[in-house]
Amino acid sequence: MMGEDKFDISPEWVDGETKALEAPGDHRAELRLWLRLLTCSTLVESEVRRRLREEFDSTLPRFDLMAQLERAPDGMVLGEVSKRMMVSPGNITVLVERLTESGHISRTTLPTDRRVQIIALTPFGRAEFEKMAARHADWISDLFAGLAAKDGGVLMDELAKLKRSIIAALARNT
Amino acid sequence: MMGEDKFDISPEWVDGETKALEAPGDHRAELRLWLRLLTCSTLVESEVRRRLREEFDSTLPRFDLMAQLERAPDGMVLGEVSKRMMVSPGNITVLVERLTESGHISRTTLPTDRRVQIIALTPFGRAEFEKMAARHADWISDLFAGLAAKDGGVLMDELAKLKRSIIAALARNT
DNA sequence: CGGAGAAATTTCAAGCTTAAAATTGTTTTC
DNA sequence: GAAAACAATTTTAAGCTTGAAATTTCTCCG
Repeated sequence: MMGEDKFDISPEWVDGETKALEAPGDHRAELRLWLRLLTCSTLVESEVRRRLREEFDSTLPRFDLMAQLERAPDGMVLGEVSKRMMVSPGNITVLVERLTESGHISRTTLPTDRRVQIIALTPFGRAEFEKMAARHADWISDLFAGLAAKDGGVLMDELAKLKRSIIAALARNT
Repeated sequence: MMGEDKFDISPEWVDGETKALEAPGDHRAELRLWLRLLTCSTLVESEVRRRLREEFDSTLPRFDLMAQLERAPDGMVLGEVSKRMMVSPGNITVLVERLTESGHISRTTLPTDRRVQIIALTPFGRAEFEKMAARHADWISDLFAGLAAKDGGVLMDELAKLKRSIIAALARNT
C-alpha cells in the first residue's frame, strides 16, 4: 500500500479507448491513483503527528477531538463526536478519559437522559487548542505551499468527485 | 481533522487576488483541501481494512508487507521493507513474527552478515497474496468507479504536484 | 589485533484502534 | 406496568504503531 516510490512522477490514466483493449479486470490505473493518494495523505499525517508531539506533547486524535469541540460551544454528545471523527465509540471513551484528566475537556451527564454524556472544551482546553490550531494551519500551509492556486482549486474539485464516487460505492454495497 | 461534513461539496480555492486581501496567516483553503484529502483516504482505507478482515481474516499492514515482498522474488532485507512501507523498524519486527508463524513468509539470516534478516513470501504466502490482491483491486476499482477517465488523469497529475510540494516542504525543514 | 563507532534489528512502554460483548438506562408495546 | 426492544456508552481482547533504549554484529582505524 505504501509502496509508491517516493519520487516517481506520472503514469497516464487509461482513457476509454485503451480500456477496451485491456485484459478484463485490469485495475492498474485506479490502484496507482489510490497509492498516490495514500502516499500524500500519509506523508502529511506523519508530519503533523510528529510536530504535535514535538511542539505540544500531544497527538493527532486528541487534536481532532478538540477540533470537533471547538465548533460546539455548548458541548457535544459522545456519539456525535464518534460519528464526526469516524472512529469507534470505544475509542472516544479512552480519549475522553485522558483529555478530562489533563483538564482540556469537561464531561457532564445529561440530567434528562442519564445514558448521555456531554463533553466540552474547558477554557484551558480552548486556549491550548487555539495555540495548536494556529501552528497546525501553518504546517499544512507550508506543506501545500508548492501547489499553485489554480492546482489547489482543481484538486479540491477532483477530490469532491472522488468523494462522491466513494460514498456512492459504499452505499451500493450496503 | 476528520470533521469534513460528509456531503459538503466545493468551496473555492483562493486565487492570487483574493489572497492579497486576506488577513495574514489565513490558511483556510489549504486546510479544507487537506481535510478533503484525508476524508477520501480514510474512507477508502477503512473499507479496505474491513474487507480484508471479513473476506480474509487479515489486516492492511499484513497485506502491505506481502505486497512489498511480491515484487522481490529473492526476498528483502527488513530495513528495506521498513523504509518502503514508511513505518518504524520495530513495527516490522512484530508483523514479520506473525506472518512467519502463519506460514506466509520465510525468514533467513544472511550468512555473510548476521545482523541482516531477509524475508520472502513462501509459495503459500504468494498464493494467498494473489487472491487478496485480486480482490483488493476490485474493491478499489469499485470505489473509484464514479470517477470519469478524464478526472482520474487530472487527479493523478494534481496529486503528483502535491506530492512534490510536500516532499519539498519536508526537505526544507530538515 | 582491539576497541570505537556504526548498522540492523529487537525490546519496551505507552498510546491508538477496532469489533464484539456487556452495561446501563430509556422507550415502546401489549 | 412489565417485558421486550432499543440506545448510549464502556469494557475487553487483540493488534498496530511509535520513539527511544538496548542488543548484537560488523567495520574500520590505529
